[in-house]
Amino acid sequence: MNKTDNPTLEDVARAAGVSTATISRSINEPDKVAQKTRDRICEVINKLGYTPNFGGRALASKRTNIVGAVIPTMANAMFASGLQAFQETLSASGVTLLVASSGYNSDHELEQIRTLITHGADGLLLIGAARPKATMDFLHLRNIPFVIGWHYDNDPQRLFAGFDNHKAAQVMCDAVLQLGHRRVAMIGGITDGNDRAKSRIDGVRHAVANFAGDAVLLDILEADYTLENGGNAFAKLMSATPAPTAIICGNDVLAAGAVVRASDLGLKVPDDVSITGFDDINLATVVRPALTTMRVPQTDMGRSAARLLLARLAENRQVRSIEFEAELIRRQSLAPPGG
Amino acid sequence: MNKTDNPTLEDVARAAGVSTATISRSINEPDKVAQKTRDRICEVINKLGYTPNFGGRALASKRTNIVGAVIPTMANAMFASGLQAFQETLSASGVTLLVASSGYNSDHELEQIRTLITHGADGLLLIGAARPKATMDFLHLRNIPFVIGWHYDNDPQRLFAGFDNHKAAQVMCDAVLQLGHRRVAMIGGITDGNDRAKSRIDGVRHAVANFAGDAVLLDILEADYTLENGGNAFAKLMSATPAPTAIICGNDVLAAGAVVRASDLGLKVPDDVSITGFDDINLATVVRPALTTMRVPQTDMGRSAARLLLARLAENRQVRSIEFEAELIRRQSLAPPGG
DNA sequence: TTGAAAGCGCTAACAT
DNA sequence: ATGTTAGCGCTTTCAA
Repeated sequence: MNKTDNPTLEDVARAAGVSTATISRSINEPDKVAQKTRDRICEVINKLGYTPNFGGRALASKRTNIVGAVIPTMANAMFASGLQAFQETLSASGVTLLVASSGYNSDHELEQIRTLITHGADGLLLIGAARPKATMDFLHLRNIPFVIGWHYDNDPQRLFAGFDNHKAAQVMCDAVLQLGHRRVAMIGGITDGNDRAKSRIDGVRHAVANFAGDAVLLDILEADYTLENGGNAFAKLMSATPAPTAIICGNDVLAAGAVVRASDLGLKVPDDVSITGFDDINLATVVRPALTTMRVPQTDMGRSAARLLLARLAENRQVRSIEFEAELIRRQSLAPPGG
Repeated sequence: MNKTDNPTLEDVARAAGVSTATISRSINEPDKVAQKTRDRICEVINKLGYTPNFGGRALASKRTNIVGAVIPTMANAMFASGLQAFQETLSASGVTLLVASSGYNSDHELEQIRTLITHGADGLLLIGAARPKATMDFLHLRNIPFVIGWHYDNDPQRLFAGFDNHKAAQVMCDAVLQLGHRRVAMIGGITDGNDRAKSRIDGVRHAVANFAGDAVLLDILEADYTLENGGNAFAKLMSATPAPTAIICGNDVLAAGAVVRASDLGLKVPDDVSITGFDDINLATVVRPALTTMRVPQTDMGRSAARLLLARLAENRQVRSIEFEAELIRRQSLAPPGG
């Protein structure tokens, strides 16, 4: 598994007729080296195809310029584009991204965190705030700098780059109730190990409970984020008596699955039943009727998470959490009940 | 940016009353250490919260157990799910994934390759076979083990885990022609720096040119993979005289955009015009009519790419490229011309 | 089965 | 502006 022997700093130093320190400087602090020397060194470096050895550098400088991210899965468009922005922002600062996925499982998450730290991550991006004590203890014991994305709350001890899922879900549910819906149901993500999914459900619960009227939340189903599951949950909800007039989904994939299934079942959306989504991914705009959904600033969150983490790693004491707002996007899948 | 000082091997050795070599062994080759000693060491390690320093380990052992991937973008569902599988497979072998994105730009790709190597990647996953000489030279000069994904050809010098884009596009185009279409147009991805997009276009060209009849490829437009671009290209193609009866898209996102735009323009798919996609992502099944498309085994490619790379890094000489087959998935967006 | 000790390649403090 | 040099924490012979 070894690479063939690559040139070392010393090889370059010898070939350029200077000391290793000068080479090191010309790479890391170029302005501290005379132009002429630098040019010569640069030439030699190219000729030899030299690149610094990672281990040596990490050992001597006590940093790797690698940060890690543990996300539920890259296969969910919502995380993929945020992660893309996170990576691009890091890259602009010469920092590289190590990724691992938890599959929404918190034991697995701890394992992955350990792995990333073992592999040299200087800091981490984690998704959501809820995690077992063992995980928090490890993070704390090892004094690991980390940012929490896709979630926001007021805890000043933590660094967040996210939005309030509870509030966003409440906004959506309020919009549904305002239109006159009184029998509402929900298809949410699996709440176990996923505090964002749980917050969205709680937000809907809260909105219905606090509504100045007689609205009722008929049922809440949890499902993994697939079109198929969304469709199945939809069918189940609609087979109840009385059926809901609006179904709030915790995710666009579930909602798109529901819309497609509605059509298969001969139900008209939004005439027979309204359906709402969450996240505003591509799927939401392509399905017919297009989904009324909460737009989540994925790219902004990814970028901000990177900035926060970089600042934190630079020991900038001014670093503070950033709260984003999810935005209600009205499209055709939501309308007043009864057509 | 430094971490607080963590315990070192020497701390553990002192506390356990043995030498550093024994600690090292008990971590890396446990069977070479006596059971009793090992137990004591393990206890001390836990008490101290020791984890090996990454730099020291990398320096001494000349390996990092990190591999890198440079993909065009994680925001494209096609790469996201493949990358997810790649990462999961690596993870099962204790290897961690460093990711970088090229944005379909080959200069940027070289830069990212350098970055990943600088950050300790033992090997790489790259997408597609075509790259500038400078990139190939670097890869070769540094003797970097790498696998090429999402592409396959017969070059025995290289390691591929992919499929033949040319052939797949040809299969799709043949299917279109078989149904009786004679005026065909294409919306492909930007070919500059993207050999897969180019191969798909060439495959269509080839199919039309070799068709035993009078089929004509009216026009080929290139567009970035967005719904909007797909829609715009569609509108442009349909405004020509004569208009195509079938439009082959190099990607499901473009095709979905085209289908949606068709509906906006009052055109019926497939009655007025057939549209086909490529990749078979979620979007293809949700849009109405659903897309006839080529299913690409993204997850399998990701997993295989990981296995190939791991085998290559283990200096297994038996490693050979794997060719996958794309599969034609017939749905409603393609039908004989003229309704 | 265990220990001693020689590096691995680099950075950074200090000296010039 | 450049050189000298002492580690950084670990793995790995070689010896015991």
